[in-house]
Amino acid sequence: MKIDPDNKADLSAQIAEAIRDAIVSGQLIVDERLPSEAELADHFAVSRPTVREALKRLAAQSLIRTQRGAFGGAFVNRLSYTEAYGQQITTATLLLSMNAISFDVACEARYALERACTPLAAQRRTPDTLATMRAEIHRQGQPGLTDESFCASDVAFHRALVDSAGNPVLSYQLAGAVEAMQPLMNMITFTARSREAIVGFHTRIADALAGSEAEAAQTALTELEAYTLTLGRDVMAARARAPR
Amino acid sequence: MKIDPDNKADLSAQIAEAIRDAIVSGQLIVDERLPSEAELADHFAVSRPTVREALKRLAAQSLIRTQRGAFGGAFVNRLSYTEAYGQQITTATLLLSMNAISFDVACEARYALERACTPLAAQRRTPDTLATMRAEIHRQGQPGLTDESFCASDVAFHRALVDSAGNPVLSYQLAGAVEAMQPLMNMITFTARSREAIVGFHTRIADALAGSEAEAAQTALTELEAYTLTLGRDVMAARARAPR
DNA sequence: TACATTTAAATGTCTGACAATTTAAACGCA
DNA sequence: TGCGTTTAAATTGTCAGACATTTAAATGTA
Repeated sequence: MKIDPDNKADLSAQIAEAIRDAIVSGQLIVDERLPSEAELADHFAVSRPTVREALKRLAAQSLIRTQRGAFGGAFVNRLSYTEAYGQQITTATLLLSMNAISFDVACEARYALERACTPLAAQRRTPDTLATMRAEIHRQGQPGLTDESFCASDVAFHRALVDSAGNPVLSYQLAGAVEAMQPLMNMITFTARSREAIVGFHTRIADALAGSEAEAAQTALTELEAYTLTLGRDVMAARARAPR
Repeated sequence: MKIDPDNKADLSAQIAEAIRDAIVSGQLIVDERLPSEAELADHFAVSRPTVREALKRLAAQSLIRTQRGAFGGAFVNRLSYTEAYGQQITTATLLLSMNAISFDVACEARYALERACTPLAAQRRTPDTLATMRAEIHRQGQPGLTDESFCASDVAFHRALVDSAGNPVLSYQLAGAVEAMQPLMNMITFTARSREAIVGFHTRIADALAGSEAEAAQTALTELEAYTLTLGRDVMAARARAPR
């Protein structure tokens, strides 16, 4: 672990990178303890606050965890799916909200990814994931549900669909795509009629998966995509006519 | 922006979260300048080093950027695709390397996601992406290529395939999946025979996309997946027989 | 006006100190 | 001896204050 003395960048950034490299390359393995802050400061010939800034950078990426007290210190963290989900969702949400992604593009990406899951989901769906989907469908039919709650339930339904594929890597990759769409979806006002239509699509998808009919599920998803797209376009058009 | 005085967690973590919330919720908008470190320290009633640790956490997630000098400071960063790619890849790579993901599961996820792109790629592939794919295929045929270079070229080919879909959100989501597979792929020794087979599949995929034949591309991808899987299994089996 | 200089504001870094937390070892007692 | 309690040491968390460095605006000068 070395840093370049000629580099003009922040020392804390350089040190963070050096340690990150050591972790990624396997020089530091999971649960291994890093040297103490004082030792790191000596090693890199910087002050302790600088080392601490570097460690906080790594902690923000869940690369390390710290523990106080004797025999405490910084330890290489095993990145869990849960932590990875979280980062994935934060990043994806910000990317979408900050880059004026069109509803169409985001929608297309989301449904393309979900369609990738359906063949696997049709094979492997469990009573558990099917029950989750049914429960969310039921909730979506409740009158008096706010648009936000309806969208949240929509996300839960689609996550259950993704999880049905029984591939944690796939679930992880898609968590961001599905979840990050929620703010965009939240902008849509769901009339009773459109909710009914969406519930219809969801029911078709759940039925198809229950019957292991991948084709039918895929078709229903594609139609749902088309429907969502028209809903989104109507909203955008209305907004263009009457900007708040 | 407030922090809970009863919270026992690190102050720097709490402050980072408060600022992150302000960004995500839109209270702080892109390119807006945050208060200076001294002002933030006053506001949260903590010392400047603590504020700095919080800011470094946010910088590690590309949420802010800092500039020195008069009229410098911390600014809300517009998360670019490039930065998002980078984080996505780091996270996905670590997740795979630290969690003993089986080759089969990772492979399945990767090809499922790529298949999601093929219909769009068949419609929208440009001369540019096709040329990239052809160039990588050519490179893969070169004798004397190391296994690592072969894998790197493989990744480049698949990224071109993904980019062909012409949907940046999709490209972003898949960058992690494809790139993160590389370390796993690097463990495979590619014989001349297996390279030839892979180049064959790649050629079929490129040809199919050039002819806008989505079905054919999808079939070739599926066969490539099956072939990759057998290669991976052979390697794992050999390793199980003779652990180093 | 154009260019050099000064100045002020901000981040980057250092030093030294103390607080809080945690564990292991030392200690005392039955 | 064995067990509970206390103590000590190590480590991170936080603070205060100082100085260095960078940057751009303000100022002065030809």
